[in-house]
Amino acid sequence: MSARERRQVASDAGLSKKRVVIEAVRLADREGVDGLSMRRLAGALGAGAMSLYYYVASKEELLDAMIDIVFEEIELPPEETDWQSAMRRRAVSARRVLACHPWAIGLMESRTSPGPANLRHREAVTACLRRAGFSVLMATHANWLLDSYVYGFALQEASLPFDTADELADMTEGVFLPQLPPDEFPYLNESAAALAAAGYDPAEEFIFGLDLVLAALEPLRVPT
Amino acid sequence: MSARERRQVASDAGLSKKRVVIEAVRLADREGVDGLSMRRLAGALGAGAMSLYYYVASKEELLDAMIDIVFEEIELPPEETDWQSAMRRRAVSARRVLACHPWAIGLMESRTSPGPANLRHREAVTACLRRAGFSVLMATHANWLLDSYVYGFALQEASLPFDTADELADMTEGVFLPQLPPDEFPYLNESAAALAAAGYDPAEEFIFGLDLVLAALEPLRVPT
DNA sequence: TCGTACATCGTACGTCGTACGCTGTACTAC
DNA sequence: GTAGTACAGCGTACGACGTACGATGTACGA
Repeated sequence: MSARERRQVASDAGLSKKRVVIEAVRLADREGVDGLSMRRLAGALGAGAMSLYYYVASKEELLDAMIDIVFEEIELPPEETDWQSAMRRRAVSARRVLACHPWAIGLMESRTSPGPANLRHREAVTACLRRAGFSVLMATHANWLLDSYVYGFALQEASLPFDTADELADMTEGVFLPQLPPDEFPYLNESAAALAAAGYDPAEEFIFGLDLVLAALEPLRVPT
Repeated sequence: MSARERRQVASDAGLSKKRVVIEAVRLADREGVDGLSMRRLAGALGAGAMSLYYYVASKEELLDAMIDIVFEEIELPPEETDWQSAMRRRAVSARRVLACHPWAIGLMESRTSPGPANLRHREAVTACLRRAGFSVLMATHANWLLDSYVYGFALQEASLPFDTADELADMTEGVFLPQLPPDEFPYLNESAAALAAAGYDPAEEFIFGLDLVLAALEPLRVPT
């Protein structure tokens, strides 16, 4: 086999850190983070388990890299619009991405050092806020508030046991309400009934709170 | 050994579901959720590993029960004050509790069925909002928004690599700034410098966003 | 006295992360 | 050519994990 052929094969089937991490994300999406083991990941890549350690120092590093891939998927706030539209766009994108990779939220708690994509993202968001007229301190406040809302919403959404409005209606009748004696939980019964009747879309719920927060932040900036 | 002695011993040293779960929480607080294994937990209780399975069907059930213990620790919104004070109190309590048990936040993503303490908590919060004049729909919105903020803040706080303002200053100088070339991350540099200079208290940061959210929710209720 | 339910445990199986060392190949220097 | 070096990958083995299974001893009602 010539060197050229070798290189060809390598770029088709050979491993690389990027390929390893991307396949890990796919595996976690399919099977959850508990289903992601080095052996299974290696299997999905057609390689031996220990081969992965040439590209990744440890499973911890792999998880860090996976989180950063997720951050790469999130849209940066566009520069050409007003700050509220820009923040809304990136927040909506973040929610969508986190909903596609529910394992990511649960992983963040334990990973303490942000990756490059994460840093780029924070820089872009901070830049957008500062250019919109927020002081350094207010931009920090806004950053915490917006990120808290986005992450917290994604966390709650990930722990919902249903994906569609129909499933919600089914589960409300079949699982929730029987667990909730009306005399002990009158208000939850009221809510469950109303939600099951009205249908429910997490994306709309997200927008409601998001716009409320954006509007509340508006008066805190110094108009440019 | 008489029956009375036996019972005595049992209530002193014997196991029970509650004791198992409480010790599990302590172990997770000390060593993190990765350090919590059935064998180590059994060791801490002076028992054999398999003995735990008499009280807990599986490790998953144990984790569910641990989460519910955490919810038990969170103060319910007091009934005798205005709704904003009540919500502020329970939110502050929730942040404090989640900061004491950082593993809890990361666990929530994977646990989909709420325990009894969780349900009681939700009921009390919803009751408070409904009594304050929020419609069923608005109470749902407010619930999502407040919980998202609290959980998201706790999640971010848990992934901070420092605990005190001094540590922040140290890490800013020693770790963050060297990672952030000023030409690529001008705004993050600006923020890091300002924060390191001003000191930083997560509890204050939390209150800022919380009060902003509460104020934004105020006009959405029908005054009582 | 005996049967049954309770509470506890030892052993064993399959899986996990990964330390260690071995392979074979490409490339460089002589 | 050829020896040396770096690269890329793998096989094996070790200790720890969750837990299925069955054995043990004890308390207590019949």
